[in-house]
Amino acid sequence: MKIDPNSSEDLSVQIAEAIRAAIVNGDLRVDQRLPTEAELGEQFDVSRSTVREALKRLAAQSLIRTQRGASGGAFVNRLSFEDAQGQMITTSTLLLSMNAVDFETACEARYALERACAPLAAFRRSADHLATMRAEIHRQTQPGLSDEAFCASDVAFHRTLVDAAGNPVLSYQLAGAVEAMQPLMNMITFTARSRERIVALHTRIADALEARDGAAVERGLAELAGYTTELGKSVAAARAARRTTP
Amino acid sequence: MKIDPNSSEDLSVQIAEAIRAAIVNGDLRVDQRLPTEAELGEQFDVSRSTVREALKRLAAQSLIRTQRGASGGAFVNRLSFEDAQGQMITTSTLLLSMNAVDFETACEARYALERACAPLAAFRRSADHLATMRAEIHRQTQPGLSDEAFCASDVAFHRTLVDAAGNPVLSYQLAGAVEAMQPLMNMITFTARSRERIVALHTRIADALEARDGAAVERGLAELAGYTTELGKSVAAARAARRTTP
DNA sequence: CGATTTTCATTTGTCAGACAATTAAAAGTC
DNA sequence: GACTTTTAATTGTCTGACAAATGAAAATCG
Repeated sequence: MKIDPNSSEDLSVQIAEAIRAAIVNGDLRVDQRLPTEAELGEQFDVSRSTVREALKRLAAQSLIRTQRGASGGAFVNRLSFEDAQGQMITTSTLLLSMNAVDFETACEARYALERACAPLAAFRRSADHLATMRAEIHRQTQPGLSDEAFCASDVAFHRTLVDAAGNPVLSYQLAGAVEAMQPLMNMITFTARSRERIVALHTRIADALEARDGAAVERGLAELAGYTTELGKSVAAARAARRTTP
Repeated sequence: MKIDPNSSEDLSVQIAEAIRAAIVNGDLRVDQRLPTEAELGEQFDVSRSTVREALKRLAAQSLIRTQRGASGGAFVNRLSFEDAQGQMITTSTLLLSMNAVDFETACEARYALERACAPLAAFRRSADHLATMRAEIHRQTQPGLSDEAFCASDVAFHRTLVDAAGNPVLSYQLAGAVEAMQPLMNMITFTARSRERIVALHTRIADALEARDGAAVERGLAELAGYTTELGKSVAAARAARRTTP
């Protein structure tokens, strides 16, 4: 763990990287306690504030956690799927909101991912998964349901589909894509007609899953993907028109 | 933007969250300059050090960048795919190295993702993509190639396959999965026999892509997935045996 | 006047020292 | 032995200072 005081990089960045490297290559193990801030300052020959800024950088990435008090300190964090998923969601949301990626691209990625889950889900789905999906479909047919609630149910439905695949890596990757699309998705389910169509496709997918027919699940998803993209396009077009002639 | 000095959360965390929220909901736009650290300190009624720790947290997530000097300061960052991919890779690497996810799960996710790309890649692949893949296959047949070099070429092959799908979201998601698996992948390509088999499957996949036959690409990937999982298992078993009887 | 150099004000990066808040362990008390 | 108090260790926050970078304004020169 060495740093160069004459580098163009900030000291706190260098220190954060040194500690991260130590974690990644195994010199620091999960739940192991780091030296105190004062000790780190001595080791790296910097002040405590600089060490603290480095630790905050690592904490922001869930690499460490800190605890006050005697026998407190900074500990190497075991990165959980929840943490990773949280990071994924914030990153994806920003990517979409800053227009680095458009709705069509996100939509395509989302359904490609779900499609990848289809055969696994068909094979591994439990009765529980199926029951959850049926319940969500039923909720989606309620007439008084708000757009937000419909959309939340839609997310829950798809999330269950992915969870049924039994692969947490896929689950957390999809979570980012879905969550980021949420705001725009809210806008494209506002007519009763599109809801009807979506519910019909959801039912088809659930039926296919019940029959453990992966190929049929894929076909249902493909159709849903096409429909969603279409709706997204028309909403975007309407928006653009409103902007030019307000 | 308000914070609660009596909350159990650290002040720097609260401030970081307040600023992040302002960025996400659009109050702060891309490339917009934040107030100076001193001004932020006044606004939130905290010291400059606390503000700085909050800003470091945001910088660690690439949400802001800072610049010294007159007319310097902190600016809202436009999150790029490269930044997002970098975060994805570090996160995935940690997930795997900390055993929150095992090789089999990562492997399954990886090939599911590639499989999702198959139809898109078959449709959109350019002559360039194909040429790159052929070149990598040719490199993989060189007898003197080191394991690391073979593996790097393998990664390049698959990366091209995904890039051919023309969806940057899928590309950056896969990058994390592949990169994280790299160390173990290095260990499972050490016999000439397995290389032969892998090259044969790569050729099959490239042929299918050339013929724009998405289904055939999927079949090739499925077989490769099965073979890789199998190799991974045997390597893991050999490792375990070595550990019990050293 | 135009181009170049110098000065200067602004802002972040780093440092030093202090105190508050928290917490686990040690010491004391019944 | 169970409970309470004290204590020491550690992070969280504050204050004030100086260094380093940097763009803009001022001064200088041809």
